[in-house]
Amino acid sequence: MPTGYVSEAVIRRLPSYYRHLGVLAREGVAQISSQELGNRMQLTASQIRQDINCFGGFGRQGYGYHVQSLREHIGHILGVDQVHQMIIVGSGNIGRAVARSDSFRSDGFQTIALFDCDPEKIGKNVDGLIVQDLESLQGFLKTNKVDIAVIAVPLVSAQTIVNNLLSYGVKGFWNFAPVDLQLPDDASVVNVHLDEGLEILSFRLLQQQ
Amino acid sequence: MPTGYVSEAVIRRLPSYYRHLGVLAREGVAQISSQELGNRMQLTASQIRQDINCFGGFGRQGYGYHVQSLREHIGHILGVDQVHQMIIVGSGNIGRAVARSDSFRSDGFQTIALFDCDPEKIGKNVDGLIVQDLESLQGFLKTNKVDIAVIAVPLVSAQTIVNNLLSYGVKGFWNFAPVDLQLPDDASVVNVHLDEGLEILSFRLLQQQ
DNA sequence: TAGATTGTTAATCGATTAACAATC
DNA sequence: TAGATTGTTAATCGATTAACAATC
Repeated sequence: MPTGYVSEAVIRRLPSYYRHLGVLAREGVAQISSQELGNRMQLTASQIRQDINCFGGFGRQGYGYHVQSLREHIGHILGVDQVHQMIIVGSGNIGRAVARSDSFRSDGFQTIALFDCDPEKIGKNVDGLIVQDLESLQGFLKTNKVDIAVIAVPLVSAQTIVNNLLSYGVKGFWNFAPVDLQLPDDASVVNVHLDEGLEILSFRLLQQQ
Repeated sequence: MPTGYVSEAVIRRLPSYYRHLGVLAREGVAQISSQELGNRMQLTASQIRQDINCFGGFGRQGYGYHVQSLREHIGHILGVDQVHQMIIVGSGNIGRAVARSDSFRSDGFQTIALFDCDPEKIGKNVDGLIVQDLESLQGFLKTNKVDIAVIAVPLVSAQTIVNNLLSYGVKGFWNFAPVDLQLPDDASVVNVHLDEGLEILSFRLLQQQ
């Protein structure tokens, strides 16, 4: 294991730490022990200490963790204290829902453009953004820095569009299409396979009968 | 480990098997070995054989797996060959996107009602469903069998609504609110914490620089 | 100081991978 | 039959939990 390596398991828990610490901060809680935080998050105290210590000794013996400063540390580790410029490709149900959602803005994710290839949709206003013709995507990428592309297009066109985006230097993909995108090592994807979640729910319901 | 126990890790991969086998079937592939399937799914052949054997010996030595019948087996294990009646609570961006999405229908997930408490939204038609007053939810639950409730309401009201649904026998929850719902042992939840995915993407982009 | 709680090492547990006999 | 590939047992690897000395 390389030094400074953080396992996938830990990474997946980071947003949950960030969220719980946010709730605690809003409740006015100043300090918390790994034991108490574990109770809230349904994790063992041991695991919490191990997780947090992947990034440094943010606690103090005999005291615990300072809620606000731990939250800021984790926010910084996640990078949500930075601005991320985001475009949405596909103005269907999902694309529009993401465009209209303002819950991401507080974390610094800014949607700067929305594209579609359907003439019916091009020119429409979605929460202040005008849907642009997919044909104009390349021109847009030449003059704008895009950190993250939201892939909200049908299955069949997803990889082609991603290849195009990759060639213009886009490195982050939030993929809603039910396909495993092929990406170079220096690009990242997070998949949101909605139907898979529903299938797992179906499985669990069946198991419990 | 109890007999017949299937680990979380395996369960999470089941929908991916189901999807890949669906693609293979559509491509007209009749048979596949664990080796070939592993190449496609980025898993080892060994893991694929272990996973599938949690549910029974669906393969044949010297031949591999019959694509169509393995797909049907896994679909049956997931329960997607059954009809699931679903209601959506919350007619915001997410609730409406789920209501309009027809990609779930092929798996037997049928949206039968949509609720909201906002007078502006009540009565509106969303893809053939009339948004009903949240006040009428209890009456609806008395006369309709609901397998799954989609929780697409703001954070603060999520747990209250879930408690209400639980008291009327709803056992499955597809939760889009950024909160860990408290549920009894005989109920199940699948969380879709969209902002957490975006935060993980932000983390990965930061790591790669 | 005494009590509490961390940071960290060691032990355990579970999941993945490798190996190979069984068999189509 | 010979070759291929499964089902399954054993070995390895990694993640979680337990324990405890360090220290606030």
